[in-house]
Amino acid sequence: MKTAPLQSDTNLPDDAAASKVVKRSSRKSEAVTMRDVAGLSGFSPATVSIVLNNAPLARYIAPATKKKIEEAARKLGYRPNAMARFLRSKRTNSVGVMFFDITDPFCTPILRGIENSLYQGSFLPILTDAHNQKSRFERYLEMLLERHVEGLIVVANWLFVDIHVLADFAKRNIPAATIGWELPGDTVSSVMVDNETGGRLALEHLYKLGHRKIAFIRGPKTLIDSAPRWKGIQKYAHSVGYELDQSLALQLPDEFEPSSGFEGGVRLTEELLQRRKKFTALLAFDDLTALGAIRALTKSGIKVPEQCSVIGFDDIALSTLSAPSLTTVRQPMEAMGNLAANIIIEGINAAQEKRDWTITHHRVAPELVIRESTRALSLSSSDD
Amino acid sequence: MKTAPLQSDTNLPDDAAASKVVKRSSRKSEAVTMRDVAGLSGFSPATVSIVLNNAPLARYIAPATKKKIEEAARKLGYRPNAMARFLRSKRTNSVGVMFFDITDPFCTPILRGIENSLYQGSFLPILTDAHNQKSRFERYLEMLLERHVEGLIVVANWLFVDIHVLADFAKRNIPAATIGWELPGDTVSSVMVDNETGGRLALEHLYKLGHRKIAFIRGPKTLIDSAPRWKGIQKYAHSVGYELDQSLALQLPDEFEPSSGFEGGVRLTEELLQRRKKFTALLAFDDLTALGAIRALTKSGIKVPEQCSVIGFDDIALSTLSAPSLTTVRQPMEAMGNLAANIIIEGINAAQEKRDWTITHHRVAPELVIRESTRALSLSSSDD
DNA sequence: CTGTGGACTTAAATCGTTTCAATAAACAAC
DNA sequence: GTTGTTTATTGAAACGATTTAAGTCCACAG
Repeated sequence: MKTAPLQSDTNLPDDAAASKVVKRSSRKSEAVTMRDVAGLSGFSPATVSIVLNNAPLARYIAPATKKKIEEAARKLGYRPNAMARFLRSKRTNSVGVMFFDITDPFCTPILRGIENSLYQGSFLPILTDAHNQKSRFERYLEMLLERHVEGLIVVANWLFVDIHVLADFAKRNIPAATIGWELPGDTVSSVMVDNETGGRLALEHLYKLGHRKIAFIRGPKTLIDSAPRWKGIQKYAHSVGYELDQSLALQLPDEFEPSSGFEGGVRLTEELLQRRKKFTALLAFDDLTALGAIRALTKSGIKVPEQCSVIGFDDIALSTLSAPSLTTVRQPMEAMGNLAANIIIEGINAAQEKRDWTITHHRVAPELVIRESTRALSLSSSDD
Repeated sequence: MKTAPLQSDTNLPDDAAASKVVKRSSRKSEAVTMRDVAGLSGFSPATVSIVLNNAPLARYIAPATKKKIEEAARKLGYRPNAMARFLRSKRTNSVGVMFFDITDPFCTPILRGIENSLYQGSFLPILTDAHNQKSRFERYLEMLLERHVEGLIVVANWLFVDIHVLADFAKRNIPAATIGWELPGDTVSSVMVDNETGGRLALEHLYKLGHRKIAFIRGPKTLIDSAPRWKGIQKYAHSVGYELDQSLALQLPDEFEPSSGFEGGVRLTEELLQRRKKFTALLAFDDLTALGAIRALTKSGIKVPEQCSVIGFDDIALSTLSAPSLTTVRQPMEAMGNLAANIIIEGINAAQEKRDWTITHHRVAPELVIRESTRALSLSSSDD
């Protein structure tokens, strides 16, 4: 099999070069339907349906019949029409997956987790991305409802979620779950990392390395993760009698770009440095912020981790690859995706059997991942 | 609106803590159908359909009638049933999107591009991820066919594509396009970066910076991009009379993990260093490889870019964020996603109107992005 | 008074399944 | 020989829309 000859003669700007203009046409293959299978096999459509779906009634069908029907189906290359099927059975086998901004590196592993679990359950994800726009969010939900998705997963990594619209789903008995956000009320399940524990782990790590002059870049106020993380930090500080230096704690502004964390990290770290108040470690809100901080520190001639340790949060893919690689508090993102999908599938099954299902709020445990960006405070420079 | 009280008491391993066990139930809201709208408005379902879809016949409908019907629809919160509609009109307004491995950072911007263009055309993407497994690939295609997607986009960033299965789509008059790969024959459109130009740009950049001792890490043999990129490099070298040093050119092995590029970069760079043959610049197959190379160089005490320039390919999100940020040859990934989606939409429109459509093989132009990882060969150390 | 042509509306067929109720045959029991 | 039960199969009615061909009704020309 050799690749077709290509013309690569194109230096044209942007999307250049449409080559190989070949027409496609074929007015054949009128889809093969169940009736066709019935015709060829000599049985009725009803029987065919029962056999091919292995419905309860199939228990009575003679083995010989089954064989004939299956053979006919195979010979014709019969493929059931999912839409027609839905019309009677009310099952679409699809789940809406809504991202607020899929560009966020946080999302990729989550998506992988969702996809994988859905695949296991023979569901297909219909993917939507709100681009952080409310109008787009609502339009997409509308489309998903028209399509009768059997469940909905919302990955709300950023900012708003309108409970009002989501309630529509609950009202229609469509199970819904959010990842990275949580709705008040008991209509929508959620999956979140245990931010408070995460905050504790981060500070604990730095503290146990001997750091006592620690700077903080806190998350934006409107992000749901910010407060509990900070609370975890405070609690741990209190428990070991360490006093947080408020003058070393800055807070990221409320931005809409997920990638703005990096720039925010750069900027706030520069601001910290200008204050000329010494710190030997920096606890950043998330990995991007941490990378930004490292960038700023390095530019100012401060070596990480030799002169300043930096810890992040999330453990996005970049964290291993950056130099130095990033110590961070890991969110098990893929597992969170799995979990959300499984919650939904469970809900779908329940709804199908007209059972009630449970709305649960999950907290998954974060995990400290130690890499190169943190190190014990060298005794020489320690003081207090 | 205050957030619901949460229990964050969980240090349990892994996915701990299901809290808030609340039952959901409601045996109400039997979906409102078109007949209901007809009933309330006092017109027939046919008229309702014509009005709500603004069908050709709507031209004859009295304005007063339209108003009444629209009002009734609104009052009832009528939402058309996409499946039922399909059964007659044969339109699903959905497009299959298949990734070979969505974990690849290369994919995220492409997905964004696809999603955005599809949204513009009121199509929804059904997302699938083959995980590089042939069986999964085929199973998913099967599911997409059952669902009667109107088009298919395959992002084949890695390894195999089975033309046999894809031909099924063409045969059924479903337009298909691949991104990052190209199928022999004229059944499937494709979008690729112009690799040859890209290769040239990379070498040209290094060459013009004065580098003459250049190491290469070439792409895996089975990757379609590898050969043309190398060819572009060779051509440029030839055109300026520069002789490529084969002993400084290594090739990545055929791996299945997209992220293996990083480790490959590390390993091959170490191997290059062991050869003790001096080089002042390194041209890597892609960004991950380049980052791996930088890692290895740095570890060996060689500063990038001071002592060795490194250039990558792709311009994935990491490239801006890494330290030093990466000079690279940019693939306009989002634009490629847009382009593929638009090709598909165009094909769908053609198929709808029973016109033929054109199979095109697009080459989009790469773009040199200069960042920190390359710099002019300092005169002091230049020689030849 | 009849015929014609527009304006407006709808009855009914259709799409490809699933599923309920009915039928028919075979066999057993009395 | 009637009745009953199990086994094997099917006719026909949904499901919720779209679309074609056929009405009505009315005004106006011949």
